[in-house]
Amino acid sequence: MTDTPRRPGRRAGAEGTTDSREALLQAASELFASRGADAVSVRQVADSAGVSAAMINYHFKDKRGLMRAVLERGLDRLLEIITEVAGDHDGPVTTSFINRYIHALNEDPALPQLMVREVLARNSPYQKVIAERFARKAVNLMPARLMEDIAESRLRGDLDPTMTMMSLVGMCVFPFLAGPILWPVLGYEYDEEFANRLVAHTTRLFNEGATPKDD
Amino acid sequence: MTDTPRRPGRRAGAEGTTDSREALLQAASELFASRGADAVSVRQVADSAGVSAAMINYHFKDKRGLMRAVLERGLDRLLEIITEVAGDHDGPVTTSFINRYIHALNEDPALPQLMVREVLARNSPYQKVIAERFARKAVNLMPARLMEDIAESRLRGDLDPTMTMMSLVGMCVFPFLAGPILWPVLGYEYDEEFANRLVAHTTRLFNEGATPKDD
DNA sequence: TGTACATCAGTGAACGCGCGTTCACTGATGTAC
DNA sequence: TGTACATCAGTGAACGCGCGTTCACTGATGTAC
Repeated sequence: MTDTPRRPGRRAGAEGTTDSREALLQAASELFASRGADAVSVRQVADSAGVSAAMINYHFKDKRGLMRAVLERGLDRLLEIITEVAGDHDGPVTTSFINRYIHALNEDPALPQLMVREVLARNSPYQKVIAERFARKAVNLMPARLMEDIAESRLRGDLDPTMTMMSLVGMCVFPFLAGPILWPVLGYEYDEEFANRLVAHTTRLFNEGATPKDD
Repeated sequence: MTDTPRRPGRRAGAEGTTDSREALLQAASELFASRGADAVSVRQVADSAGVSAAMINYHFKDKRGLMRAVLERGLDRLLEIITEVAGDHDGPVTTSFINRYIHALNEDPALPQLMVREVLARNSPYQKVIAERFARKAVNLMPARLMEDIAESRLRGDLDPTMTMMSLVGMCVFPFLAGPILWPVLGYEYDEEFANRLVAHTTRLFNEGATPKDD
């Protein structure tokens, strides 16, 4: 009697299907990061994904729903890195954070642009809700881990954990925001070698400071 | 004969007139910074400035012209600070830069949001032209001044001037980008006292680093 | 095994709204003589 | 000083385009019996 009388009809999400959803997310991530969500039409996203524009409403209800999905994906990736790094107790967090974070950004330079444009630098109450949920988790992880390092004298005792976190993130992220503008001017290029130099520079500056030792 | 036969008609820009232009610039700066230029209609800007929407085309040709004027104004303010700081030879640039820059941002917290949203995190060739003209000047001023400090042993000899500049700007700017999201979570507030704490923290961290001295 | 049917992924055309822009116009302010 | 006229700042209504969204529809894929 109660042995699950399976409803008739085609099953949702069966093998191979619903890859249009993934294609839309991928196309939207790239286009939104590059030109800003407002400046990209749903038709452009759909064309880039190779499906019709109506699929956006089909999968995500409306354009905001697509944006929400793109943002949550990006924030999840960042939170993943933070969680992983905060769990690594081999030396101070700061060193492994700089290394992991910069290389992650180097692999996907559009990510910080997307996050800053659509989450940080926008006073929309809607996006703020998403961002605050992320911020609350990040703030629970990183400063707590920094306080451990301070307590065990791996970091200076007079450091404010929250401000230190902001300084750290700022140093790592800013080169990727200013990069597209600065690098052509400087003749630099976006590559693995640049990421390695940036990690070395940031680690050294953050740990030892800019003034000479023999002061 | 040639004694300037003044043309008839009302003179352009006479006393009191053309303040509608200034009102539009002011309103647009605030609205663009808060919600992004794409998300703000010309009618909203005009209403906020107390003039008709047609005045935007009258003064600035089109919406892009208004944006251009707003951006050039913001970049000029930043360049002013950099020029002023680079000329100050009382100690290393970095210290006076941190102090001046953070207080300037604190007085106008919308400025970095506007700059990052509309200049850095947008792949529009049009904005890039403006930004690169600014970057070229900034790169001529700051790293040159940093190299002086390095040559005179006020800063460590192994520092890369360009990367150091990016680290410095990143540390100063990021708190103002993440602030609107982070501060409600942390219970902080945007005020003069916060700016002073941020300056003290950033100066100390940048100069002396995060690891304890008695290592 | 065949048939009827339900549900799925996906499409294309059409709709309506809001946007940036244009244009004819007005009143104020100035100059020429 | 008065009059004619040119130029200005500024307006309000209308236009047309592109956008996000909707809707009727299709073919494929599954279940029920």
